[in-house]
Amino acid sequence: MRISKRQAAENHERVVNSAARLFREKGFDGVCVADLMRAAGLTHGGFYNHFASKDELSAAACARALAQSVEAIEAVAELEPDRKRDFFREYRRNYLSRRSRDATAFRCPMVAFGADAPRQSEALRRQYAAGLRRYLDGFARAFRADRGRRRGEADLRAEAIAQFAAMVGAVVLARGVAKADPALSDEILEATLAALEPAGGYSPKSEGRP
Amino acid sequence: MRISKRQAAENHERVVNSAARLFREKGFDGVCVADLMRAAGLTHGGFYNHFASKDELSAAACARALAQSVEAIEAVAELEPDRKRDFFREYRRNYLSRRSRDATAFRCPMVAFGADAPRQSEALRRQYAAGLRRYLDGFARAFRADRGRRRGEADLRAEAIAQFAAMVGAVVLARGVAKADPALSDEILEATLAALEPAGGYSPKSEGRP
DNA sequence: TGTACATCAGTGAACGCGCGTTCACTGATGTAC
DNA sequence: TGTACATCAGTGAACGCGCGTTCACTGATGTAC
Repeated sequence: MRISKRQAAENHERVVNSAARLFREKGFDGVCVADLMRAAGLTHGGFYNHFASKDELSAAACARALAQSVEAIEAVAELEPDRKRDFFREYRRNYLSRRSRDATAFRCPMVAFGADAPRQSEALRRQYAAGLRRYLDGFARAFRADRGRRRGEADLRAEAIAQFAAMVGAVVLARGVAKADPALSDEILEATLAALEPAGGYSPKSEGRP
Repeated sequence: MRISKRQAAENHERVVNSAARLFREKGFDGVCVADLMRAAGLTHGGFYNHFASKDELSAAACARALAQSVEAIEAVAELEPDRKRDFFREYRRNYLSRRSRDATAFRCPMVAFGADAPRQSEALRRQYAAGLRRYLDGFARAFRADRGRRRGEADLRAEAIAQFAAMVGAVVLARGVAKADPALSDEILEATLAALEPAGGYSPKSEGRP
């Protein structure tokens, strides 16, 4: 049952997209080739018509997931100056929300793939590093808009990187203890958000928690 | 070839200790039972004389690794006040050093197990959560000694948590890109360290890098 | 435009390997007398 | 204290399952005429 070229290309895209979701959700070792194909409505036998190996799909899916985050952060450059501030503050709040922590399919790929990247193929590691670099560049630019130009550029970039590191670490830790100690998990998110708010102080506003 | 009770107990300890090392290095799925036993100088057949399953050893090894970090941070409480400051600053510098990033066997267990914990057994998740809670309590106490009592207790604890999150995130990201983009990897560590130094500014001292 | 045939995306069975787990066996230890 | 026997930590082969990968086959698509 041969399929049209267009249909085949669509199938290919569908596999990459659902893989980008599934790998983020369950890790590279947590999904088998049959699952990946099934998620795209196909059977596992045809997998190798599209990819030379599971590793090749892993790298493609990683790139796909990163591209979305990178585009989102780079789009901030197009915003009006005062909307940048709002966007960035909202971004942090969303990133460190419980909803975001509990999301699996659309987890931040920097977090989802970061821990696994060192143990994956060289191609994937290159994709990951290139994606993270572009992302941090965009993040640092957004951060500058949020903080103004009170300090030197290098200083602001370093602060931006440290802030993103804090967001990533908070989500890793909060996810790690989410089931076993939900109170600690919430505290990690809230404490990190409070520390990152531009005021620098401890904002009592904490998303509906006493 | 039956072995003395004492010898058997020593073997048990040896397996747990080398597992704590191997799991940190290669992840729970990256080491097989035969490897774990071989690392302790035994053959895989006897594994189930000591543990009901690989999961049981995973939980025990996780607890063992965490215990060491927790003890180290809790020991800070015993130090003289001014030595606390030095210890804590040194701790951060060491944590965010390239040596620490490249270490595999003795990686921080909060980092090494954090990403995997949600996908492991409930027993392991409980161990992880309990370990992280004790660790953060100790870390917050050390942080207070470092920062003084200028602000409220809750505020300082939140800042301590955010700082540790930044350290964890920085190591995750730096490790993720270490092979593919060493310059970015170094930058992440240095930027995060600079942002966390008590002065708050950007310290040009960056461990022998121009 | 219509026909004949080669192509190739997709299917499902099968292969082979690695790994967690089980098992029959060994022989020194620990214990009962 | 010495002897006889049961115990059980350790060994290495084997089992069974899951998963990545391969393969023979199908039949609609795409193409050559």
